[in-house]
Amino acid sequence: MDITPPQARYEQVADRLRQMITDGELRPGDPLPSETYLSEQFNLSRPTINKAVRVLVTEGLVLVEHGRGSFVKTRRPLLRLSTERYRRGVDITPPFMAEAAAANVESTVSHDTEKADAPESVAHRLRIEPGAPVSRTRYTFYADGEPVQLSVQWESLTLTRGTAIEVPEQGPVGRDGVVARFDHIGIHVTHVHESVSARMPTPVEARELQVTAGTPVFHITRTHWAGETPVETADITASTDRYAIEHTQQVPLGEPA
Amino acid sequence: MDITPPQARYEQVADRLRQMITDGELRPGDPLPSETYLSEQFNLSRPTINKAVRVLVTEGLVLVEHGRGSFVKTRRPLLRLSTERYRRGVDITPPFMAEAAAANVESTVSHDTEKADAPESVAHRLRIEPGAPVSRTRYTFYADGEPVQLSVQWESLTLTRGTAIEVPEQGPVGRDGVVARFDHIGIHVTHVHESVSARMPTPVEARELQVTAGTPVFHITRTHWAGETPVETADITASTDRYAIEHTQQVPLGEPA
DNA sequence: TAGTGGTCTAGACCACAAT
DNA sequence: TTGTGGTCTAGACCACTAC
Repeated sequence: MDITPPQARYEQVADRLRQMITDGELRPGDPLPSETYLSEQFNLSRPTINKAVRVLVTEGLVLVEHGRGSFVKTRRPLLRLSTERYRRGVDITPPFMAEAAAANVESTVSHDTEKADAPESVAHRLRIEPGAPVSRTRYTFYADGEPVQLSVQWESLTLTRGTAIEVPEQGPVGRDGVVARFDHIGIHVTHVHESVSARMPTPVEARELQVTAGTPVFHITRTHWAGETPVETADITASTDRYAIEHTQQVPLGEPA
Repeated sequence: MDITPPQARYEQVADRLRQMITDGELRPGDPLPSETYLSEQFNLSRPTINKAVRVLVTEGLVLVEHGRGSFVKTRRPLLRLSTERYRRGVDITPPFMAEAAAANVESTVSHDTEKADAPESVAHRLRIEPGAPVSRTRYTFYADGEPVQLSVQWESLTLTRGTAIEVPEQGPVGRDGVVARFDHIGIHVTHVHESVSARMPTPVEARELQVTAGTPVFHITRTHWAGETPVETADITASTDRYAIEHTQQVPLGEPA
């Protein structure tokens, strides 16, 4: 069980543990051998073993519970973020609620709306002047009581002031999605654009989304358009542990060039 | 400059350095103070300082170069993976090439095709029997000489055997995209479905994509359909450092419910 | 050669969980 | 109380980079 350079010893220990996991010798939920035990087995100090375990944690393979032990991570059921939910018709609920219902998960939302001056980036996305009046609504979406998605939504008050949807979550259509809300005031969304990136969470995001180390988050920039006019834009942060993003692109028939 | 519990000392050092970065006091490309210097400033041992720097590395904020120093990460130019590129018509080049050209980046591809028996997961996606004959093509895509995207593509030989596209990268349309290639044998793609997730890379992926610690990868499962028949499926791994995924969803006009 | 990070230890003390 | 992980050190030696 001896381990020597050239490769770092903690890397070699991490390799062995990783292999035990990928080979199925250690299954999801199984505890890893204790650090003390491993340090004896490999003839290495405990800090070195700890460093090896940390490698697997940052890879998202292992979860450590202080005082209990380290465990092979189990995958939680996935919610799908499907762009097909952005539609008009039978389904006027917001995409998140619809997806959660489809996955048989109980969903709740908390929100808070303020008036604000459009910051530079938002102004650019809404094609308005920086500093123009906007509403800013922060949402936290919960699935089965766990926070799974954060978003900050911006709408130009020049469009919505004095209407029933001035405060997105109030009024007769307060619980509906963006498309239905704007339909209510005669503005008809024609398309939705999303840009998806992924990165490691900030400490704040990690806490709010309760993601463990080694789990990246999606960052989605979404804009609803009515023809040439952007009417809403949002920054969405979601745990990649809980979400997959799905979309279907039609390929119209026609003459190849 | 002293630092004490209750919070772990290395966490506090990481917090201070992170703040210097987010506040702009340290700008992209700037070197961090050396670990020796920091250990004197904070009255902490060098291993503790090193642990603090590691935190920022796994967050994707800092890049360490052995022997040179630690630096605030700079963002590289982004390639967009836009689903609008899956189309028929003027543009018959593969989506990757088209995107790279749009971003003014020189792209090259290496590939290798083998015959194989369909594994379980692929058979399910192509709606064929497990073990049925398929072609498996591995691609590595390069942007300006750097590998940025890996993919493994599967096509049922029951559909393509004996045709000009049996080996995807050979024949008269060998350099075209999936849609154009299947058009060539009279099979017309109607839609493309993608499922996007993100996770930390495996050590192999990290090496092949040359991603630094703290950078997650996209994992995309893509299937081209001709009506009710899946004709191609691929697993795509791409660096989130280099890519954002973009798509636009049409919201047809019509009667709200 | 000097400076930087990479790694490792032996032992220690602390915090948390289960019994 | 026992076992588990969390953290820290003082010093050491190694490997890489730049000059």
